[in-house]
Amino acid sequence: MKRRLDLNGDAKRPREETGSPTQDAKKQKSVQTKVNPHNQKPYSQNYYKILEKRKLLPVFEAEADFVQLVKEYQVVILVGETGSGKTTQVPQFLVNAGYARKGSKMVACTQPRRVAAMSVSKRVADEMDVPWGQEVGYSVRFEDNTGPNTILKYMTDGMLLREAMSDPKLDRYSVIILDEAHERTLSTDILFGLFKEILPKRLDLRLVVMSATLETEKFQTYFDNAPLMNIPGRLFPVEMYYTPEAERDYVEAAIRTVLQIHCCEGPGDILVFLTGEEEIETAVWRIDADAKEAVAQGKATMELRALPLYGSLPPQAQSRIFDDLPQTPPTRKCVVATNIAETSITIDGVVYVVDPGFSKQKVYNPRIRVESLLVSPISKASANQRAGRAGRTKAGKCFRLYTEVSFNRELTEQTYPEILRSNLGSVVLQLKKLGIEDLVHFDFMDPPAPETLMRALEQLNYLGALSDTGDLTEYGAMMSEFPLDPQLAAMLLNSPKYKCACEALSIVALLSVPTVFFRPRERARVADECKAQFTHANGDHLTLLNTYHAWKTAGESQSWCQDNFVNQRAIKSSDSVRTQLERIMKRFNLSLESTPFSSREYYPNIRKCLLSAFYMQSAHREAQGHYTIVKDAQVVKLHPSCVLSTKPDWVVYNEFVLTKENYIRTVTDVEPEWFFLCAPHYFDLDAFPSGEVKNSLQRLRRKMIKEGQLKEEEE
DNA sequence: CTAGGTGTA
Repeated sequence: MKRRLDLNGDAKRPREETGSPTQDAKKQKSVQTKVNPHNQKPYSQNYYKILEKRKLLPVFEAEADFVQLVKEYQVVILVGETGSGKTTQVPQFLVNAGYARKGSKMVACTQPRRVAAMSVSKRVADEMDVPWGQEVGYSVRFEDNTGPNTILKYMTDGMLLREAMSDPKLDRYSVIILDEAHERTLSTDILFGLFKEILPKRLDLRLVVMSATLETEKFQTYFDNAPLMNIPGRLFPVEMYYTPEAERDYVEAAIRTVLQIHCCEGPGDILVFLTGEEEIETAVWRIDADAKEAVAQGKATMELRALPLYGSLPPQAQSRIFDDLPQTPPTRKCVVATNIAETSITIDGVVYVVDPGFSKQKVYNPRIRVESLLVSPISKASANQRAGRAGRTKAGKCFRLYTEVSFNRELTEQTYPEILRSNLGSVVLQLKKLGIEDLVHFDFMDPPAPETLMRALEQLNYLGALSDTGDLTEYGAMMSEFPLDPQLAAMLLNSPKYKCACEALSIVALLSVPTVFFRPRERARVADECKAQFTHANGDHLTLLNTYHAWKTAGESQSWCQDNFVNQRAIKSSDSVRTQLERIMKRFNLSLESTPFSSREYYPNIRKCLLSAFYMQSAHREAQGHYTIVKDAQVVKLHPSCVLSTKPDWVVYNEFVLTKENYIRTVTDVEPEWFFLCAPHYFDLDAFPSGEVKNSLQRLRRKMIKEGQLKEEEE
């Protein structure tokens, strides 16, 4: 039987009824003496001010019951909707209960996003009346704000996973809280499986899984019928509206709905969910135009200002959504956003939500080994999360641009977990490093398709990270230390051999951030002309390298970025990545010595090194002028952003982009001879499908043998 | 003729 503890009904019951008399006496006493047990200082005024607000949180009353559950059970599941206060309060319950002590084990709470880890830890430090970074801190990539006194640590789930690689039993923690578990990020899912392995070996360790939604049965079953505690959320009511019939064009319908709200509904801002940058920019433009017309025709009494919001928008433009709009004339705000407004960015003051029911979602096709983004219907959980955005400050309304029947019957309960939609190359590498030998029997909450696992194992075996028996090689163990995709890590590890480690570091860092080339639609031509200054005849990778060097030469100047249409945020962040990767390379004593720039081999060495890791992603130009992927025969085109004007016969590419067409993006010209020299095991031509690629490689191979560049092998 | 948003000692 599953144990459930439901606080929905009696969340407001007075404290006296729950705690024992002695406990209450102790509490009373500590309040009277007014001393902070963490630093023996008297509590500040601010502490009491915040305390009053904390007492109003629905979760506040649950402390004693929750702590009791954690005492009794190794795993506890806690469900609390938005506004319950679980993220800030639950970790403090555990600290108060003595689960964390200075110089001993800590309480950790993971978050999927770094901003959340940072901001929540600040809030909790204030609540506990201690300096941020002392007793309470955070740890995210590039930033560790913790110290020897830290007893409560907020961190990203990815960071905890990294820690597990060197601390396989997570010995420094007494309790770990996995927050936002319903989001099912790749890292959370791996951690789930990892805890299944660790918990029996660490009977003193406690795990608290916190989630905002319904899939509680699944969580309970997975964690051996762990007890479940329910905390009510605290949102204002949101009235739901559905369309009577399905809409054919959801963008049109969304724009129309915004105008209807604007003309017919009372004051309050509007939030519209669309799927991507282009869609959003078009909609913003249309909404502004249509609203002007409505005002001119006297249909609307207020002005309307539409504002875009998506991740690739510069921070300054993003923050415009928080600006107050003029009171005269009275103006209503309409934010048109991607999924970023579903979880990452909260906009208070939103009263109306328009939800067409779609988002772009990653899908992985193991057959052609390609990840792509597809506009897909959202899940019920996601739809409810969107609706909740209307009820944060007062009662609101949500307009769903689909029928109630399709909400009930067609939407899935939960978004498909990311682990089922991803290339698992780096996941498998991480799991192997974590000591999981048998991946097939690893206890995933949702096991990935066997074909996806096979593809990952095959890829890692080709790269030399796994032996033929599937064991992690020494090279693979080194690869796993880099926070990178396997090919990128391989490129770094191979770079000393090609005497281009510095250049490889720069290129790899630039490939792990969003593109540094800024290209606003209205100034696309100027932007392209600026990019042309950095163009290298051999392709995009070296063009990236040129851009990076130009930025460094210009003293990393902000105005230089503006003048040259370079995304400053992206290039700066690539520089932090580069520093981190360089540190790891130095730790492995890898030579950072470079080929002199004056040498004729400078650029060829970099291209060879690139090929030594990306040979599985190479393409050949066919007689008709299009490219086909080597060993795969998939027809592809060079992406329009590609700088190669000469259409070389052989290229290596960074990614396969599947949109209206099949594109390969970030492409570099390579010499076919290098295939046999850099990746002989992969270019075993007997394993190739017959066709133009095989024929021309066979001719080349014979020529190379004749000229003594290649040794003849047995037939 | 140009892919969302998260994230990693």
